[in-house]
Amino acid sequence: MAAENKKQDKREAILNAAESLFAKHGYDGVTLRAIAKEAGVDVALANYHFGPKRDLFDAVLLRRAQILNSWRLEALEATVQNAAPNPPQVKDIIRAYFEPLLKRSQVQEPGWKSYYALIAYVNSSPEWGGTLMTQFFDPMIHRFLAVLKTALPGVPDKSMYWGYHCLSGALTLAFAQTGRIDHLSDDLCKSDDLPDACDYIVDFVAAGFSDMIAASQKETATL
Amino acid sequence: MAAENKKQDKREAILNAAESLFAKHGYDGVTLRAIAKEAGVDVALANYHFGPKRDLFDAVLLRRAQILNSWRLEALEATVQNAAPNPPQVKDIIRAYFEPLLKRSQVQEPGWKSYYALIAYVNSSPEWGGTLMTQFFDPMIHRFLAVLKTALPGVPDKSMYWGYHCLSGALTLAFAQTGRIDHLSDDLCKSDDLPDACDYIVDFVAAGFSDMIAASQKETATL
DNA sequence: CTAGAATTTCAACAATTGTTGAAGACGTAA
DNA sequence: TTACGTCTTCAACAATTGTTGAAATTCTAG
Repeated sequence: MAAENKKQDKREAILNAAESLFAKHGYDGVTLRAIAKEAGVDVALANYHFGPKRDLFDAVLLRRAQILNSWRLEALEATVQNAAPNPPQVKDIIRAYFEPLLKRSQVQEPGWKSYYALIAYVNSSPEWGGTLMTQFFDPMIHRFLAVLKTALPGVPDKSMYWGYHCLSGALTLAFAQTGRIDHLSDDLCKSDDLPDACDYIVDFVAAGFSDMIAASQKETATL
Repeated sequence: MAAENKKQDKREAILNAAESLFAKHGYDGVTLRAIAKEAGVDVALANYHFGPKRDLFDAVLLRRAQILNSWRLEALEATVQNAAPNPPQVKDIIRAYFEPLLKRSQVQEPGWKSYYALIAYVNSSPEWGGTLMTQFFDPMIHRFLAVLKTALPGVPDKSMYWGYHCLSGALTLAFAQTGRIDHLSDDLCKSDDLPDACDYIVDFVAAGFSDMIAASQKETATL
């Protein structure tokens, strides 16, 4: 059981350690020495593989962003195909955005859990949120919004964008698993029960989007 | 115009500088020297007034939390009185939660803007979110949820808590003003137009809560 | 003005930071 | 074996970190 280190999985051990620690304490709250210790390697090795600290941070983010994007686009296209030639239901589109986070036993994988918390950190940070999230996720999101618009004809773009912002805030906060809702609800709701959280959030968000149709119709009616 | 320092507003200058910098870069991303420089005082003064760094962070959070809580409770009770003896409308309750953030020309005050971004950072951080937010805001939130339940009879508590979690995520992300939605919407939506943001988020969140009634009725009907 | 308390600055501390260059260990192909 | 390129460690660097004790300044009573 000793000497299980294959060839150079130390590189990935560094990524995993960095992912976990950045998720917990943020970029500046983590030292390269802490990462190296968690990964069981020397401090200098992180710099050898990834360059400066900031580049390691980007590498951690990028690794799973690509996978997640492809999973979400897959689920979205399947939803579109499923409903064709009609536009899909709003709730099914929202589900296509949420369910890739849960499938393939991701919930059990601690790496993905850390990654979700990390995304929450990046998303709500004035330092990273504006640029990094855009860079990694916007093309996928635009495709998602385009499909959502077919299900919500006549809804102004501004409502759609703010609606997505609400979705994004609710989703990232829930997946950050801060333990907040556990305290607030006296353990009626559990931060780490992501499938359960998804059920509720999907309903909430779908209702928020669906209501835009009624609102936009009421608006045009008064003209 | 020189020598405008009154008595000991240096203490507040430190709080303001810390607030602004913590909001931008998080707890670990800010040094006491950066705070002191921004405040125009010596490094040691922060420690003299507030003790260790962590206590300064708490002091920054606490200063406006108390004010915000009282404003929100005021607005909530006014809403209740206004609708009595009937329960208020869902949207009016949500508005009572949002509008204190905008009133009294807070939008212009950079201090409050920084504070909102700081709350977003704390809220989504696994390190602070579970404990600090609970400590500062939970009593006010419980009163808010109690009133909301009168407007949404029969809705299960679990739905209510997850609904609040969605509200909280959407609100804090928007008020973090990361510039994210500006990029995503090609400047159709502006991060720093908080009143505009509130209009859209209030509608979205109110719809999410209101839909819970229909859902819970449909559920009991199938039994 | 004077004494004493509160505030502010100065200078320095031990510890930690990201990064680097040289040396060592490993794997592979001749 | 030898040689060579990749991976890993070691040791150390200059800079920065939070914190502190003593000195200097300012404020407030008497």
